[in-house]
Amino acid sequence: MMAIKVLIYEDNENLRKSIETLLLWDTAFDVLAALPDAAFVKDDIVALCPDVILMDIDMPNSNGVNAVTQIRKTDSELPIVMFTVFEDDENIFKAIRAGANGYLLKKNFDQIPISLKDVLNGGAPMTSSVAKKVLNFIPKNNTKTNEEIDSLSKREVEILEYITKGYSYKMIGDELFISTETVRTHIKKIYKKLQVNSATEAVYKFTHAR
Amino acid sequence: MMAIKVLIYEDNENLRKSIETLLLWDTAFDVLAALPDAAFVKDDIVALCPDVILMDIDMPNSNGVNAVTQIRKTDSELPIVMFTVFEDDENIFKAIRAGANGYLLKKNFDQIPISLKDVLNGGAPMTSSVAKKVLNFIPKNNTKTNEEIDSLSKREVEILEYITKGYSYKMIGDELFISTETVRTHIKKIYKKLQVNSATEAVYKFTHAR
DNA sequence: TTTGGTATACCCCATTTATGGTATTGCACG
DNA sequence: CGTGCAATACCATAAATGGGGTATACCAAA
Repeated sequence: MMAIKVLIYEDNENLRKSIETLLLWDTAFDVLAALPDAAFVKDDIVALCPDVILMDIDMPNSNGVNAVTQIRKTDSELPIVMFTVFEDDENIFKAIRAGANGYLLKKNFDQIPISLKDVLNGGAPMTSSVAKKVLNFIPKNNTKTNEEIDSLSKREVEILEYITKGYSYKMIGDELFISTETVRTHIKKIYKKLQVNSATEAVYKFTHAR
Repeated sequence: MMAIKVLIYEDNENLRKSIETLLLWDTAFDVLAALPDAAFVKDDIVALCPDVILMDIDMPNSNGVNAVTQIRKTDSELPIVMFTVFEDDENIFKAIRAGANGYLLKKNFDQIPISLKDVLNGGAPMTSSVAKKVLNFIPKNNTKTNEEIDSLSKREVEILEYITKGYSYKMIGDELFISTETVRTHIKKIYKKLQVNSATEAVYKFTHAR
C-alpha cells in the first residue's frame, strides 16, 4: 500500500508542526509539505501532486475558501478537508459551495488521520455539529401548506410564473395568445388571493412559499 | 441525570430486540417502546413523550419518511434519527427534507447509542458516506462569476434586495432614509448594469445568479 | 490633480401597472 | 337547471414605474 501523499496549509507554526508530527506517526501518510500560505496553491499542486489536502481557512495573504475555489478551477476531484476553528454557517456554507469535501474543527485535531483516510474513500468527514448546519442549508418540506397559493388556479399560477421571469403584461399575452386585458384580469385576481398589490410582492410570496 | 427516553420503530423483530438489548446495556437510555409499525406515530408520541426517535424507513403498512412528515406537522423539535439500509440519494434526500435530524446506516448498528446522544446535543449524526451525499444536494459555486451582478455597488445590492422583497420605491426610501428620487436613480443604474428594464426582470436575474 | 465611481437629489415625460368596474362563454357539481 | 368558478375581454382613471437628463459631494486611485 502506497502512503497517502498529504499537502497541508496552516499558518500557525505550532499547529502546523503538530499536524506533521501526528501524521509522521502514521505510516499510512506521507506529508509532502506543510505550508503557511496558500497563495500559490495551484503551483504547489502541480509540483507536489498530493492525494489529499488539509486546508486552514484563516491564513494571512490568502484565504482557505478562495484556495479551494482556485483548486476547483482545474481539479474537480482532489479531496480537500477544511481544518478550522470557524463553525459559523457562513464559513461552512462558503467552503462547501467552493467544493470542499470535508470540514474538520481544530478542536477535533485527533480526527485528522481518520478524516483524511475517510475523504480518500469518498466520504465527507465532518463533525456532527457541522453536519447539523449543512442540513440547515437544505430546504425542508413545508408541511403547513400555503392556502393563499393553493387557491390560485392553474392559469393564474402560469401567469404568475411569467411575472416571476420578468415578463410584462403584453409579453405574457403574446405568449399565451390572450389579450393584455385578460392578463390584467388574471393578475388582479392573483393579487386579491395573495393579498398583495404589486408584481414584486406577488413574486416574493410565490417564490418564498415552500 | 435523567435517562433518555427513546422510541424505536423497526419492523424486523430480531433487529428490534437487538436494539433494545443494546440500549438496555446503557443506563443513559430508557426504551419507552420498540414498535414494528409507525402507523400511529402521532398517537404514540402523545402517549409516550419520547426525547428522541429512532426510525426505520422501510416498514410494512407505513413508511419512515412519511412518519417523519407526520411528526413534523405537530412537533418541529423532537429529534429523529433515521436507521436504514438505504444509502441512495432519493431516500436520504426525502428523509432530510421531511425533517430528520440524523441518518444512520444499519451496518453501523453499534453507533446507535452515540448517535442518539449526539442528536440530543443538537448534532446531526450521519455516516460520512451519507454526509457526502448530503453535500451533493448543495449547489456548488458556479466558477464563472456573474460579471453583471458583481458590478453592482453595495448600495445597489441593498436596494435590489428590497425590490426583491416587493418594496415600492417609496417604502425603500423610507427604510433607507433617502428620497424616492434617489432610489430611482440607483434603480436606473441597476437596470443598466443588469441590462433589464423592469423590477421583476432584475429580481429574476438577481435571484437566479449563483 | 484629474478622473472615475458612488451616493445623493431633482426635473420632465411616456409607458406600465394597479384598482375599480362590467360582461360573455363554458364547464362542473349538485 | 341553476350556481359558482375559471377564463376570456373591455373601459376608465389614478398611481407607480421607466428613461432621459442634470447636478453636487465625497473619496480613492491613477
